[in-house]
Amino acid sequence: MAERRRGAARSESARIAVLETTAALFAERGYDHLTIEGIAAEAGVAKQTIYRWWKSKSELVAECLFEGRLLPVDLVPPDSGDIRNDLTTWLDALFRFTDAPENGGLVRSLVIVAAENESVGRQLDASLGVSTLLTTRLGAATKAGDLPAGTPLKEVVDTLIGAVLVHVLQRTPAAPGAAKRLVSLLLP
Amino acid sequence: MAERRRGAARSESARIAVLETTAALFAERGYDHLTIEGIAAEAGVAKQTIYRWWKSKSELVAECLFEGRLLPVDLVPPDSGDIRNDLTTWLDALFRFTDAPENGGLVRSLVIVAAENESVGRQLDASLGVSTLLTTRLGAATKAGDLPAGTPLKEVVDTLIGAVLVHVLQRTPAAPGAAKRLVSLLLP
Amino acid sequence: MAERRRGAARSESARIAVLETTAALFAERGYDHLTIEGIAAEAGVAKQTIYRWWKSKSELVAECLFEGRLLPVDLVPPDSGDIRNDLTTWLDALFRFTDAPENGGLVRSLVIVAAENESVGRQLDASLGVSTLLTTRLGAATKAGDLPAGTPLKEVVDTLIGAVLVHVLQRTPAAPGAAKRLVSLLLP
Amino acid sequence: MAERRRGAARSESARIAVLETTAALFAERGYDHLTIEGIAAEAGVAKQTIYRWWKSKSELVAECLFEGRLLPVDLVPPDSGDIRNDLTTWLDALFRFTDAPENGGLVRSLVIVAAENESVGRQLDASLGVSTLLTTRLGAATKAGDLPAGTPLKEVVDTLIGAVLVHVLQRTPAAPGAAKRLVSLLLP
DNA sequence: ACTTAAGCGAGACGGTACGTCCCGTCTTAAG
DNA sequence: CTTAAGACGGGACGTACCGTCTCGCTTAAGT
Repeated sequence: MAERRRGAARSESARIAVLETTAALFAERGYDHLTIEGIAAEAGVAKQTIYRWWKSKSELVAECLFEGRLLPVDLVPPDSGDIRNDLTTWLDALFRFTDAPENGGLVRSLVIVAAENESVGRQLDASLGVSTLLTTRLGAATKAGDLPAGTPLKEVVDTLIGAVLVHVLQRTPAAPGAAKRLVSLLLP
Repeated sequence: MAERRRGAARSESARIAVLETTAALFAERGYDHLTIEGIAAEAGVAKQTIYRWWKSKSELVAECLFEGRLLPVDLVPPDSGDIRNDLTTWLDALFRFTDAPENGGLVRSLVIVAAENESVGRQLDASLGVSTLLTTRLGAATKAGDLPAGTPLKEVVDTLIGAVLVHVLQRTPAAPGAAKRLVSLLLP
Repeated sequence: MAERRRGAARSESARIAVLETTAALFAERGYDHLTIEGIAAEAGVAKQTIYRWWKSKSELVAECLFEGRLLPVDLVPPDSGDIRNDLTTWLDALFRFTDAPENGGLVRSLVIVAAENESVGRQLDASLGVSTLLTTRLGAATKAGDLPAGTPLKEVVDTLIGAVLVHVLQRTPAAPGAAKRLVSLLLP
Repeated sequence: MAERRRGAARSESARIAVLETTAALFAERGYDHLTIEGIAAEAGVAKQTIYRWWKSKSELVAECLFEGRLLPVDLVPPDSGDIRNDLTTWLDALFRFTDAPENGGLVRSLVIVAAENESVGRQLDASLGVSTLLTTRLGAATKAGDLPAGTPLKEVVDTLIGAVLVHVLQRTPAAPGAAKRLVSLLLP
């Protein structure tokens, strides 16, 4: 059994307050106007409490992201049995989310975090909800004959995410039908 | 004739010194360790001279980028006559450039700038050298029958750029043959 | 005849504009919030025009002072024949002027100028209107027997000025009758 | 009992370092070449530490003055029993101090501070060492018959201080015997 | 129960950089 | 040769946060 060291245990309420405040301020002001000092003040927490448990601002945001506190939408791809349809639906939802003006800044901030924080970068796909899809559905679809053997699904998904990011960075709304067109091309 | 307003003209030497220093420090230390104060000191220029002509750090970097001072490689796609080959060559060069460890950070910094600065975001493709390709070769290739009419080449190129960005953010080197495979899929 | 050197003559209108603006801003904002740049802008004059003709801010203010543009009151002592009465009247006017809240700051600013600028310091008494009194009336009064021979009138006047300065610096209004009392003591 | 608020206590060593440095730089360079930045650097202290505890440069100097760090001489008037003698001695010391060329600038700087900072102005007399004299010796001397009842000693002292200030501002050394002459006149 | 170690809110501290103001000098075009 | 305009290198301003530290208090395990 794990030896609990002496002293007061970590305060869960402080942890929650910090993460909630971080998520709120991130959405409100963007990553680069986020300050540890501001979070501490707003969360009613001492700065030291933040520094004790998180190494950096980006790690703090990463934890928010991985706990699903940053992206308000449900980005898990559906499972209709038809993987092309599912991907299209998911990609389309992603396009529509990022094209909403109030979300563009949030996603761009997220891109900054991914660029600054390695673990956020590495888990970009998980953050956008396609991990299960990759690990569980690929085999099934291949076995069912939906996809030819050797389909680089990971590569396909990354490319779709890339398309979304480019639209976000270019501040250009996705063309109608773009989701379907892209999926059709990548999974012929 | 243009009326030159009175007073001393803008110092071109100061402008050059600032841009060169910015590019050097950007490559050396990354965007977020870049400071106006540091640039001014290193360039032998007063801070006010920077603030007089550039609104923000990102605008400064943007100007460097658009003047070709940031990306050392020659990213202009070749013109062999075969647009698929040309795209593959260009994309492969891009992959190889970003996969080099000393360049990954630079490109991630560039992504941050694109996220912070609208004009950099909007001109992502130009920055990566594919503007001409889009504006001049698309028509020619279509006329020659290389591409079916209605090929959304802009969309294709954006998707390729997106694939590069995702690899950069995920810190994953591109798989061998990825460039060729992607181009083949997107321009069947 | 004086050799006029070639080229444009000094612009009298610029000189006037500068001095008027200086006096206005000095009274309005105090000496330490006075800036050459602000004067130039407000006077519609180039900074260089100021620097060409005045060595420093304090010299500029000095010129205002010596031209009587700073102190709005008429501080010249009267000449009733009775030197004690005249001094009392003058000192009383000085006390009343400096005790007015809107003038206190102005006089304190003037003290600062006197402390910074040697020529203003040296001509403190002239600025406060007692030069003639010292140079012309002393002899007359002595001859008339109003003052005993050897009366150190310069010393007396300086002491009176000193009393005023101390009240100004202490932000204490002068006691009623202080002028008369002081003059009586110093010129028994 | 005094409620000590939480958080680290104010650092006394930082406070001392700041005041000592301020006094040193003030004496060395004068009030207007004194900069917060320079003090902070020289004292090995962060600028914010200064701004946290002092509102302005003049307040900083004021604290130095009230702690006796600015004026190196012992300006306390003696107590020989004869108040006229004591005043003369004190005034003479003051004249001699201010007439020394290395001290003139210091005292003129002090005048500037008195003009800028209300509390320094109000406590001019205390700063120059005559507070006790006023509060304790006046009554005693009056009782002993040394001074006629109703002697406005405060006014007398202010006038003496004023005489000193005028000499300082005029850059004129005091005439020999001036101290004795003035005291004799003011306290006949 | 007492000690001891850790967590916590608060906040002072040495620093770095910010963006602004103003300095005094220099450059340009007009008169 | 003066002037208005204004760019320039420089220095200081006062502010915002950084990440570390110290304080007095609370909490909980070990003795």
